Amino acid sequence: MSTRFRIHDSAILYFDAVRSAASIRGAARRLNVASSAVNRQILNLETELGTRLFDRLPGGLRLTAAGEILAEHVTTVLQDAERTRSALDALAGLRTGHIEIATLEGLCQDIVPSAIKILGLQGSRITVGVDVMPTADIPDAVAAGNAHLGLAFEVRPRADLQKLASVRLQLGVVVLAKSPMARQAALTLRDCSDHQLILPRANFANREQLISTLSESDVRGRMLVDAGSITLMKQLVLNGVGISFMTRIGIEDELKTGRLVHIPLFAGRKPIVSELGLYARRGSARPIAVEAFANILTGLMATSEKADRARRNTVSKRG
Amino acid sequence: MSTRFRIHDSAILYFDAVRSAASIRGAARRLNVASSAVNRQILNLETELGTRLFDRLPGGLRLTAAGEILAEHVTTVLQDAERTRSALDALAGLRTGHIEIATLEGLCQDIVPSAIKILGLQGSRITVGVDVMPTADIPDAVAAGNAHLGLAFEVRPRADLQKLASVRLQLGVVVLAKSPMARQAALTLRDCSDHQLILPRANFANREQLISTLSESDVRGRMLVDAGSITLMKQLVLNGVGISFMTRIGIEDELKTGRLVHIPLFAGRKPIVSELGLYARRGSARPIAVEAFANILTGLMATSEKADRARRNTVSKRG
DNA sequence: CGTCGCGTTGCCGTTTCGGCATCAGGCGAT
DNA sequence: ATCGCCTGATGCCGAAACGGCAACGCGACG
Repeated sequence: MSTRFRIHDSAILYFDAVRSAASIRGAARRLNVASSAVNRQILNLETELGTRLFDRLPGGLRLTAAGEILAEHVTTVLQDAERTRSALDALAGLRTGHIEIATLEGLCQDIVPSAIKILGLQGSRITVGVDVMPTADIPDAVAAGNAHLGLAFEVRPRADLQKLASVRLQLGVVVLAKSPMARQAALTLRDCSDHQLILPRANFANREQLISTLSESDVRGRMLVDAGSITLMKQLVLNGVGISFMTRIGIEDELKTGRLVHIPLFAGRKPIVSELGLYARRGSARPIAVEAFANILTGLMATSEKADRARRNTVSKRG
Repeated sequence: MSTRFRIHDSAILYFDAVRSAASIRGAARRLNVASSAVNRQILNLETELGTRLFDRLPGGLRLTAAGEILAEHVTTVLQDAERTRSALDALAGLRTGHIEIATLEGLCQDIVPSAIKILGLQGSRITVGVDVMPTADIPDAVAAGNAHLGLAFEVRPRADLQKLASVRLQLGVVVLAKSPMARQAALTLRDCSDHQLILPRANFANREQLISTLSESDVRGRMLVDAGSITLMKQLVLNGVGISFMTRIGIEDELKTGRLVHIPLFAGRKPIVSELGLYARRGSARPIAVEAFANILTGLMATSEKADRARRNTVSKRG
């Protein structure tokens, strides 16, 4: 997670690098030092603490139980060091820091870039890193300290994660504007029987929500594409290949220009909603830049939800 | 706060020592190193961070605003290091650690020693330090990291403190068992007009509670001793010098043996109660030994409150 | 005015650290 | 089995950092 200030002993920096690289030589490459130096620091740590911190297995290292304990400490220390660094810079009148966020591809369409734009990087020393990964990996990335923030759908509560904000967004059917279905105000899954389905892949959170209401037999034969990308799903719909299920996240532009239509999906009388949440590591205070970015994201999420609710209301009126 | 394991750079240890000693040479003496070594580390830190951390004023050093920020980080790191240390020891099957508690003299009569006894130090490597100080200093000691736990009356809520437990205890009049007042079930301050008063000194939290219900004119002329010690107050009552006001804390033995009587004090129909709270530094996780000790204290506090309530109930029945 | 304690700085021996070359061992392809 | 390649570990040596000693400048106090 970029450069930190050198208040702390190199041993804990090396330890952290070895942990995340799962390899001494790999960590040494990333740190631009000789592997022997890294190795020695790890060995010193182990003798000082009187415990093995890593299991040496062919092809790399893996944390022992004691290593896990130390890793948590080191992560806490380094994150707090980063926060302290930006606090000191803020005292000197500078806006500095680095924000690392783990999120989904679809959120890079509108919310995340808008937030970065609002943050106003020009003239500051703030840098932003965006890591796109599958839903399931996002909580781990945040908990391990590889990202300050995680933005994802349907994250299960975890003791080591803190939910900073969340909104509930409507799942719906996405069709071409010229499609006859586009005139409907609301749909159930049964209404889609004549169409080819483009479903999110298993590593998408919304997949499970759809499957739970849709029986497997319904899907079989009619599922055309098992898409691992929101962009892919969107493009397939745009090309008339089929219809898809998603929230309005990731297709904001196409909805605005009217090329696509998002029709709320119902299971009986209840709308199917998906929870978009913003998460951080529990317990550790966040650098001011990260806090500011989180606030911006929270605001944008609320705006999205408001737009979603408005949409749902007009639907109710019509239906 | 005793020895820590040397995972971390000596610079932050030196910084912490200088901060608490408010002096470089003083810190050097405590650390058993040359003052020049300490000085150099501080200067290095300042150049690395690009800010002055201490104001050099004749007679010692004082933290600057930047120094305060770094101090908070260092305190967090060192406390978490200590917790990690004990967690690693626990993993190795050892019970180790150090518990530093800041409290009042009166609580050393029964609750604190009972808790230490229950902790069962024999056979373990756990050590306990008890620091007795005025009520007002206890929150600061905990917030600054000089003590893990603080046990005191009527602590005002602070953002950097966390209340782990609290009980409300009855304030009352303490008289000799042979005194005619001893037969009363409840008293108001007016009932005490014929007696010489032994009041807690201004640095005791309960003083303010009494003064707020007692007008200054009531006190003047009848106050005999302005006592800065619970033991002193107790002994004065035992010697027939006057009557005193306090909770049942600190005179448990004398109440049990029947030499003294504690009569609940009322302001009108409302009993006057004082809140005894157990506090820790906000945000930082506590070492397991500290956590265990805090739990024991919490239990004892609850027991005290239960006894106090029972006493109050019997009073209500009689009155 | 001298003295005392303070933080600071130059000098120097010791310790620590990092880079290089090397060794021993596991894995996979040949 | 061999060979190549990767891994972590270990001597060796120059460089950098650290700590101890002595001395300096400065302000406070008597």
